[in-house]
Amino acid sequence: MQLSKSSQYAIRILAFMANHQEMQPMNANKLSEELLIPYKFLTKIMNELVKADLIVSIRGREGGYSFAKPPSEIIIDEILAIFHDSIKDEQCVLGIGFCNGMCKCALHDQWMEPKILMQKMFRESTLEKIAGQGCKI
Amino acid sequence: MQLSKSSQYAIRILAFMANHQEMQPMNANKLSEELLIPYKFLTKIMNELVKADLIVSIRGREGGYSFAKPPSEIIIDEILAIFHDSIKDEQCVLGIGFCNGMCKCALHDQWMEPKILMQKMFRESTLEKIAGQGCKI
DNA sequence: CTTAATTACCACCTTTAGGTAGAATTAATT
DNA sequence: AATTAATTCTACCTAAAGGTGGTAATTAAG
Ligand code: SF4
Ligand code: SF4
Repeated sequence: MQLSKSSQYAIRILAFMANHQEMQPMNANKLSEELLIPYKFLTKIMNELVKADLIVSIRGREGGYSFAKPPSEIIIDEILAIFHDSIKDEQCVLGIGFCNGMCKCALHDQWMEPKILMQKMFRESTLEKIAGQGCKI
Repeated sequence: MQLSKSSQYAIRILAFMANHQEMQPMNANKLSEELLIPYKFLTKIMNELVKADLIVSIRGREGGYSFAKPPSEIIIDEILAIFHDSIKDEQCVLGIGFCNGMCKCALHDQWMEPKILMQKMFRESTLEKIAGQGCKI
């Protein structure tokens, strides 16, 4: 019942970068040390963010990563989607999906509420908002 | 962002059994066929439920599984705990846990609400309530 | 031109979740 | 006592998540 490490790390990385835009491009070593994320795993994740066009990378000396678009335009759910982690509408707490509307289990209605709140949280939060509070996470 | 298969299956199995208490003891073959859960995996799960004292098993011919206590006394969270799936108070959407209260990320407050709803759902639903609606899940 | 600093790529390793196989054990029926 | 229908136990297999290693490619600085 939690996000994958890749998603968690990606959000933290991007939030940190958003909080330190003056340091762009920011290199993998710095990110790895600051956020205590294994270097090799981090570069793998960064590479996926580059392929997904959230980040642009500059190779070679003085290189690193910068945003491909302003953090205010990056939605958390966009990040989760890259790692196949966003919450589908039909996602059910028992792994079944759409039961017949006439015949729902007692968890159905109770599950809707938190599910919608989480979807809302992921779909309506931008990186800028998250980063805003300025704390290293 | 979902329960493990073991937890999902366990809830469905127990709910089905609660809906058919007149058929106790109920054997693994029946459960496997009705709920479309792989037989061998199901027996493994049942065995864990037995060890956790939710279910008692009767071996040999005419054997099967029955409740060790009435479904009205079995809490969903109890089931999740067996499979290390219940939601801890300190569980954080970014996998960090308790950040300093002074310095929380912008997801913190948004996460609290769905988390508490899910904890409530799992901690306050009994099997009897879930089973009540009588639909096979 | 050389070197150092950087990301990209490919292949692998480790752990965990999910699932399977088969023999051992148990108890009612015949 | 043998048969049969059931659970239990031990061990294994497979796929996915999480993580690591080595090297090629790229670029700025000296
Ligand atoms: S009724 Fe229950 S099992 Fe069916 S989709 Fe809703 S939550 Fe899932
Ligand atoms: S502040 Fe953010 S990172 Fe820290 S515990 Fe709360 S949700 Fe997790």
